[in-house]
Amino acid sequence: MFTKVLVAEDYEIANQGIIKVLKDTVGIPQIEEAKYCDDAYLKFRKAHQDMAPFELLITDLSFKEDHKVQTRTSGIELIRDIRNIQADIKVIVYSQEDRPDKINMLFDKYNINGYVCKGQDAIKELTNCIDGVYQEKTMLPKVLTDSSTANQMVLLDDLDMILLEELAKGFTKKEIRLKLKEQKITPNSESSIDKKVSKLFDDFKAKNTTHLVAIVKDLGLL
Amino acid sequence: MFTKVLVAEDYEIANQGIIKVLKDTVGIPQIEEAKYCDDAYLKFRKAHQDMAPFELLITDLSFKEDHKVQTRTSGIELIRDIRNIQADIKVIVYSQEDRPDKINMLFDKYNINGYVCKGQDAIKELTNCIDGVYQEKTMLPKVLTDSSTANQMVLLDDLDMILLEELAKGFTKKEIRLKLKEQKITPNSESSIDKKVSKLFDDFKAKNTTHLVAIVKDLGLL
DNA sequence: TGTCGCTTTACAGAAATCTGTAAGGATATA
DNA sequence: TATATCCTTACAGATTTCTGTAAAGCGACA
Repeated sequence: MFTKVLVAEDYEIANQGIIKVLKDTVGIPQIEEAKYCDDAYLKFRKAHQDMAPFELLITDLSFKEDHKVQTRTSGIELIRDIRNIQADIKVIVYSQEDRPDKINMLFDKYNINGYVCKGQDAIKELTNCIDGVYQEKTMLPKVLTDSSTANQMVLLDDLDMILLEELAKGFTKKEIRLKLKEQKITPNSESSIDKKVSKLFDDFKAKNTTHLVAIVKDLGLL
Repeated sequence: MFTKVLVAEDYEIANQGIIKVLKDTVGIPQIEEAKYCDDAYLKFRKAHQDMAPFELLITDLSFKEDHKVQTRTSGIELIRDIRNIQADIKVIVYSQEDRPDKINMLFDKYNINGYVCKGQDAIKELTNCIDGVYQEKTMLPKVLTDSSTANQMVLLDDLDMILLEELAKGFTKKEIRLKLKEQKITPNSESSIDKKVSKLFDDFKAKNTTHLVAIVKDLGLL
């Protein structure tokens, strides 16, 4: 089993709870905690320099901001920076977030090894997840393995995301067309943009642009 | 100090943490917990029938749904139902939510006695809040007392909210006008609706309807 | 070379949005 | 009663959205 683990979680009460589980249930001897991303990063770097690196990072995604100025404010940035030092570190994200698309993104873009939703069975799921990751498995949370929710997803390419973002920012299609042209992104005719957006209307069953943006915001894609 | 408290929180690890704080730091002798709103309600009703009522409810807002079918799925419904039995019960909401408008709504519409944001100083804030509520005070969280964020709020009336909701659902202003007329809500001319929405554009610095809905969704007002 | 299929683009028209101005109605005050 | 103010409504015009059709561009392949 893992012998040295770092827990990054700003929510004090949960923080203590996780450590208790790691210590008592999983039986990990060396556990360190951090309430800020920057703290976590520094602890990690020091351990790595001292040739006693952590084997696993368990991190939340959102860290509330307070008086302390932080260079890193989200778990994603923490993962990115830590992977730059030690590419093969195992990472488990442990968050409130339960929207499939967001979680998928973490596996796709950041190659995390496991994900656990905060919730009723958090203790069991967390210990399962740690076991699996230790055996080199990729541990998806229930929301992704559950076929009833996993299949009805809409696949969006980069341009789709750009269009949704720009529309949500209130730009007209003419303005978006010019932006795309400046950035040499094709297709960039107003007609193609219309077509793309119309397809999004179909995909998300939206009546118009406003409705589309509202739906996509609710799904957490924006 | 309170002698009998009910904690409703589905997130297992936090649940245990809160109870530990109540027991060790605050020193409350009788603490019961519930992971489901329905459970909480039943425990509460039984205690009330047995003439040994709870004096304080500490509850989360969002409860993840799972296989169990629940009649109540959010803390708000729980508060409403419990207040119907025992109107003077003290209620502290303890949630992730940190958007001023949402929290304000809880104080205005549901007369909660205190609010604590899950976060770094949760333990201290929670004990403070319990002390204050015991002294019959209304305990606002930092996000509401902090003048830097409290003042720049936009006040929305019922019609504003209706318009925002309908626009987010993709209805045209003509359709909205007809709906308002059916429900005998005035003003309901397309011109007045235009004016109202234009004012919202100004208030939220939105370029158009789509932008407006995106902003309002981000603020958590919809 | 030709043609099939796909994507991109051009264009056009009906509908909706957004922004003005101006008129009508209600209320309060002198 | 007269006047001022505020809210509601009507209307108009420029712009944008949305939905079609049709043409042009391009790679695959016989």
